[in-house]
Amino acid sequence: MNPLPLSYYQHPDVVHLAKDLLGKILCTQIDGKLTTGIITETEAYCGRNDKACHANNNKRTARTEIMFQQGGHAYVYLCYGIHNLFNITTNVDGLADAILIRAIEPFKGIETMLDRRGKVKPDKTLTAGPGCLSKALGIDRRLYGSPLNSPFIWIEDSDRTIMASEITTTTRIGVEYAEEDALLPWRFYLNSSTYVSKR
DNA sequence: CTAACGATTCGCT
DNA sequence: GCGAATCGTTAGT
Repeated sequence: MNPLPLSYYQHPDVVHLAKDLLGKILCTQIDGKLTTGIITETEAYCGRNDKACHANNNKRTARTEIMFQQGGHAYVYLCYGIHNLFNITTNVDGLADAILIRAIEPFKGIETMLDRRGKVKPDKTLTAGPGCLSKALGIDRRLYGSPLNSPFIWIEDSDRTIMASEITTTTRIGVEYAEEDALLPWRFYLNSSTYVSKR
């Protein structure tokens, strides 16, 4: 276990971090089982001036509270009453930014992921999609607020260097309600990966 | 207390 | 392509 330092998440530009996280390794150890995957798709959400963000306009509620703490924590919430969506909080204390992880490419613990997902073969349906990857990695709301250097969930750097030309930049998914902010180019994915969610 | 609504996924057509 | 599933969060009565 060699987690990124928590200082990494204090960066003031959530859009920069959303891109920088591509290629890094998301790791969990839940129920004693290690599962890891390469981050292939992310979306940035900003707590100020972004109608798609739960904490927009500095809206502070029990659910969004963790986003207002200093960056480097897990923000996990239930979507549609069914899916646990995993986000990484960023920025300094008081500024509520977060990055939604939308897809990973399975790396270690693939048997465990298949088991959790009720599948027999690893293909993109295993971990492409925010609800899918959470289920595969065993992430649920019990991890809400966990620091990203905990023994249960963390992110590691990789040797791989990601070139700007390897990244596709586009609009976020499922945020039509955000009106003009739905047009912000704040979704990023590795264009070489098959593990990317639909559009 | 009540009601409306999702940062989605899956199965069926 | 379409619609159901399913429940915590939120805002309003």
